Amino acid sequence: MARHRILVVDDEPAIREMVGVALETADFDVLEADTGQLAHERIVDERPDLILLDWMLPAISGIELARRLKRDDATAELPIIMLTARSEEDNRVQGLEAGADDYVVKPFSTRELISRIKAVLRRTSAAAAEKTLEVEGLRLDPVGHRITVEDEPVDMGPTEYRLLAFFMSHPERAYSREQLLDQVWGANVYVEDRTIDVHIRRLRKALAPWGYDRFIQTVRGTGYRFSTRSGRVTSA
Amino acid sequence: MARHRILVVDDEPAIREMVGVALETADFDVLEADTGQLAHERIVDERPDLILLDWMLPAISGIELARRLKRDDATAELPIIMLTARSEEDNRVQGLEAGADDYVVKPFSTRELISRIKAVLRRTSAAAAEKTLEVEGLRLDPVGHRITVEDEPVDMGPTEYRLLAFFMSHPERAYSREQLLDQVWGANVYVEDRTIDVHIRRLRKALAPWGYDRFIQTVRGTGYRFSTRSGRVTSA
DNA sequence: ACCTTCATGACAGCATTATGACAGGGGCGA
DNA sequence: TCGCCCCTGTCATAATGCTGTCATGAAGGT
Repeated sequence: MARHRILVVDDEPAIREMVGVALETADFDVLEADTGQLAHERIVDERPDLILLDWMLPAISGIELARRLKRDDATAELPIIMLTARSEEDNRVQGLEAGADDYVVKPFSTRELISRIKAVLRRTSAAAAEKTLEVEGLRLDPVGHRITVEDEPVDMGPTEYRLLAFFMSHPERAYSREQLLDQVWGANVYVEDRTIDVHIRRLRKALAPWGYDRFIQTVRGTGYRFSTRSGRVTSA
Repeated sequence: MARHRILVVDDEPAIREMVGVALETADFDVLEADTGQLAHERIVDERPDLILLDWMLPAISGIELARRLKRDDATAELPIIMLTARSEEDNRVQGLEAGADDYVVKPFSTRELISRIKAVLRRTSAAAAEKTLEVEGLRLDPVGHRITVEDEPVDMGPTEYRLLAFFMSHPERAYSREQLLDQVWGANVYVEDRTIDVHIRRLRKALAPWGYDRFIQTVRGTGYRFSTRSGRVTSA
């Protein structure tokens, strides 16, 4: 599994710096944002695994951002840890109500922060990883680690399984071969771009008996996409 | 990508001059305006990529202009950086509320100004690149990298997609073939001017089943335009 | 009418993607 | 430990789809 990516949202550079170093030491990848606005953009764009969110932010407050994230299906599952100053501690109920998974009071030890993060990630990623995805009858069961259609198993290799798992959790979105390599094979893996094509073919072949290969669409000049909406309509 | 065009709005020629030189050195194209009135005209007419806006202006104040721009859909997305004198610094909240993306306090170093501008442009252009555009039911989804009408995909080649993407993000404006080549094909590409005609035809053909080919209008003697308003009125 | 500027259909060449085959690597059971 | 079998990453090659140009007909302007 790739390293977890944490987004640190705080308007004070000093805090971001401190937390950032601590997180990197603990083997997380760190993203930063200094405003709620930017944070939201990066969340939508880069899908971090967890958000460290300062309570007080200019313009969009942390709590407001948390509410927005919970309201949108696409981001509702994102775990959030609130950072609050001691004086604001009373508000923690509000924070938890807004959807925070945990909260940490400043000043905090980095050790404590890290362990909280790991705890939250353990909880949520276990939950997320166990959620079975289903699209029009095509079912991916992370627990059983297999694909089924009407309870009948679909046979495919491990790589095809991971590829499909990635696609099913990021539908309706085009990915370049390079992005797929990063996401499915893992970063820093040297594999030929065109190898993707072969695995795509294997995946399609595995899904073809049920016609689900139509979900795996080629985006010419760019890469591939998983979509339930019909792809190219070859004119007769 | 073409150079970014920055509109500098300030009533003091000295400031405009200084900022202008700095921006040009940093490889931006510079437009100027000395009143809110004129600024608004140039914005509507020339669509700069970012606005540097002085807080204090005669007649229409900077903050008032910012509000107006945010109120109008056509200009709401335009990033604004406010310039404020130190004594006005307290008002920065007002500025941010009025929709400014950032603010810089005078006196400022040109280095700081440039880096702020770049930061804002990075943010907004990244966000803009992901925003789905829709015009009367015709939808362009940059993330999924495709065009849809009522959730039904519209089939077209990569070049037609890029061409439409450019048109949809620059509507109601005529472009010469040369400009289109620069923008859509990229600079330093040698292609016959008339090739555009062919791609325009392909794009129209792709859109025709839904009648959206009416948006792609010929501007005789000049080039083409994307417009929702009906094109040429052929006299009966 | 005459001269321009566009629209279209046809093409050949080029580019990108699909497919089938294959050799090496590893894991697992005998 | 040895084989056997499944997986993987790469190639070479076939199959499609795109592109840029032309030649020709249509439309617009004067």
